[in-house]
Parts: sequence; structure tokens; C-alpha cells
Amino acid sequence: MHANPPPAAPRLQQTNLVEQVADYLTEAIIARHYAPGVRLSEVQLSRELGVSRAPVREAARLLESRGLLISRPRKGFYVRELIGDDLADVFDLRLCYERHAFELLAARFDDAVHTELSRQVEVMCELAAGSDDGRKIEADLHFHRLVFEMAGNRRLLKAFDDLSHELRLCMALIERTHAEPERIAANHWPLIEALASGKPERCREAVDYHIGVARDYVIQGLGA
Amino acid sequence: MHANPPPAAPRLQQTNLVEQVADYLTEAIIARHYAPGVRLSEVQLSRELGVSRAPVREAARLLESRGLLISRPRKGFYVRELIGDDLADVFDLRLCYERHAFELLAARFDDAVHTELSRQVEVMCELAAGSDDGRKIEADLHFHRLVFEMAGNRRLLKAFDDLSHELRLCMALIERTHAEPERIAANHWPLIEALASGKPERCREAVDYHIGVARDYVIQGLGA
DNA sequence: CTCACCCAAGCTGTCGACAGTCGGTGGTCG
DNA sequence: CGACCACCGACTGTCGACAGCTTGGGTGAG
Repeated sequence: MHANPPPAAPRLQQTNLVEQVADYLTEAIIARHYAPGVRLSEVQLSRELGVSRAPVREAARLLESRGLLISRPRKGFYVRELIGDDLADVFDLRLCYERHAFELLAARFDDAVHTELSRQVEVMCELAAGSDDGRKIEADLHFHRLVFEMAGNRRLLKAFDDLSHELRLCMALIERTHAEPERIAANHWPLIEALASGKPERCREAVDYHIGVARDYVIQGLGA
Repeated sequence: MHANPPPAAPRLQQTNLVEQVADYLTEAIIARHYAPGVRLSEVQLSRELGVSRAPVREAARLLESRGLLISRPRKGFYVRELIGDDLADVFDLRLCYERHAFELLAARFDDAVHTELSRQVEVMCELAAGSDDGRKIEADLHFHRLVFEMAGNRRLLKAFDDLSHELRLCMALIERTHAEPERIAANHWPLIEALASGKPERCREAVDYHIGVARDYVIQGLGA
């Protein structure tokens, strides 16, 4: 059932079990402790986590809505596997989101936005020297999340948050993540400059290039 | 608890209870049998439907992921109410989706696509004479769903399907739906023509106009 | 009359258990 | 020797029940 022995699964406590189980499962799937395509047994999971099946089922439904699990009736839940055009589709949808967010943000760009985004890129540059790939990915995603936050459309932000789980899954699938972290971090400066220019078409070009690089990197990383 | 007495809630049978409860709740919310903002009691719902609370809870989680319910820990589920910029945000996200779908479809437009879309608009024109507003809305949404289907990005299609539940909620909120159904149906011809032209900017203009009209219609209909 | 506190009712979060079903296994028959 | 069938174990779908929390009303003091 497991690709590796499951990670530390200590007894969860008290209430909010659904959220805790969901967090645990999310982490475990992103960390590939559960291989793509494998079936997750509710009873086994509930035993391992020391909880009943009800919270496990609800957490699994949550993960399903986030695209990390797939349920087949009377069969159970399976870890989402990205096959065929799935990767391209995910990054194409991301492109759709980012284009819109940058267009919105460009229309309301000011010094505060500039400061906020610049600070985050600096954080990324600092992290680039370290060895914690997970943090680099999170910082990268956080930069983009900031853009969506400040773009002003909450529904769009929620859509991006949903997609980000799948993005994490995509990035977790490639072996070496962030091979050239300094360059990747620095690649975010042109996005800020494009925003500052106030020209929509320049934003679009910068976004298309930026997301295209990320997409090609992941798709090539999988050899797909 | 109810705005109106709840609709016919006959005993559901056998398995797939989650899906049945979800369908029932979706219909009931769209039909405004449950007013926006009201709290849905799990026990009361399970009594009315003659099922236990487990399927109700899972169905509610599903509806939450679709934006029709909102859960507050230890408080329960509340019917989503669209307040503030919610309507504008939803339609702005829809614009984001449609722009992308039309751009994708324009690149692979052919006679088959032309035939399929034209047939659907004809269906809409026929329905326009009738009095079933629900069907008109469904036919309208189905036209757009066809565009997403044929655009070729399954993830984008899933995102639109998720959003479509919220769109139905938006349209259900305005009193008079589809005041001029003939004109609204006919308004889809320019979209097909724009696709056929193969010019991305013309597609974008047509989509922006089309979605803008829909947005203004709903937002004005609410007097928001 | 007002306000704070207390209590009870109802609800959510969680649990263990039962029934129906699915997949695999072993045996049997052609 | 291969194919079909019956049995069996495991699992999902569903249910009823219990504990802790939340809420609203009632009561008493100030």
C-alpha cells in the first residue's frame, strides 16, 4: 500500500480531526509517501491515525475536491496520478489565473504592492542559498499568492488556492526541485517590473514567459 | 429555518446517499427553498430525508467545495450568501475562464465545433419561446460548457463546472430571469462568429461583451 | 429595570458496529 | 489443462449513540 513506510502518524487529538487528517494526508501525498495511483484504505488509515473512519472519509472528500485524491464508488480513494495532458492542463489553467491576476493587479499597482512583492522576492533570494527545497517552493508559491491576494478578487484567490495543491503535487513529482534557485528567484523581478510599467500587454508577456518556464521545467522534469 | 416549506423530500433509498443528498440540497438551494445565510441543521436534514447524519455531512462538505455552503466549525453549515463584491468576483472569474476557453477553442476551431455550437444556440432559440426559465438558464450554461469541453483542457472544464454551481446561484437570486430570452439566445451567435474568424482579439472582445452583459444583468437585477 | 450568571436543550464532532458488495482464491467440472 | 463457480475475507456505505460545546432562556442580584 505504501511507497515508503508512512511518516510519523502520531495519535491525533480531540477535535478538528478532519482538518488534521486532511493536513496529514496532504503532506503525505505531496511528500510521495503514498505513491500516485495507490488505493487508500479507510480502515487502515483510521487505524494508523488512531481515529474513526468518519473523519477520514470527510478529509478524503476534502482532498478529492482539491484534486489530490480521486474517489471511485464502492472502490475507495486513490491518490491522484497526473497522466497524459494533466500536467499541461494544470499549468495552462495556472496561466489563465495568473494572466488575470496580473491584469487586475496592474490596474491597482502602487508603492505598497511594489514593496510587498519585492520583499517576498528578497526572501526567495535568501532561501535560494539554503538547502530546504520545500521552503523554496513554498516561498515561490507565496509570491504568486500575494499577487492574487492583492489583485482584489477573492474568488480568484480561492481558485488559485485550490489549484496550488495540485501545483505542489506537480512540483513534488519531479526529482530535483529548483535546480537553479537563484535564477528562479531572480526571475520574479521582471514580473514586478512589468506590473510597475502599467502596460497590460507587457504583463501578459512576462507572465506567459514566467509560467511557461515553470511548465516546461516540470514537464521536462518528468520526461513527459 | 426554511424560507419556504422544504420541497418534496421523499425517503432516499439504498446507496449513493451522499450524491442524492447533494443533488437535493443543490436543487433546494438554487430554488431558494433555503434562504441565503440560514443555518442548515444536520439532524433536521437527516430526519427530513430519512437518512443518518453521515451522508448529510459528506454531502454538505461537497456543497461547501462548490461554494453553495459555508461551514463554521462547531456551528454547522450555512447557505452561501452572495454579498459585497461576491457577484462581481464570480463573474470576473467567469470572464477569466471564458477568455481562456475561447482562446483555446479558436485555435482548434473547425466545422464540427461550428455545427455543435450552432445546434445548441438553435436549441436555446427554441426554448426562448417557452416559459421554463430554468431550462433556458441550463441551455445557456450548456452552450458555454460545450465551449469548455471542446477547448481541450479538462482541468479548465472542471474549474468551470465548479463555478457553474455558483453561477446558477447568482442567476437564481435575481427575480426575473432572462427577461428577453430571444435576444439573449441570439447574443451567442457573435461568439461563434468570433471563433470562426480565428482572430484572438475578436474572440476576446466578443467574450468580454457577452460576459459583461450577463454580469450587468445579474448585478442590476439584484440592485447591488 | 438591567445585567450577569447558570442551566438545560440542541447541536456538532466523533465513534464503533452492521449490512451489502467487490475482489481474490480454491475447488470442481467439462 | 482450462474455464466456471462458489466461498471467503476485506472493505465501503450507512447507521445509531455518546461526549463536549454552543446557545438561548430563565433567574436572581444589584
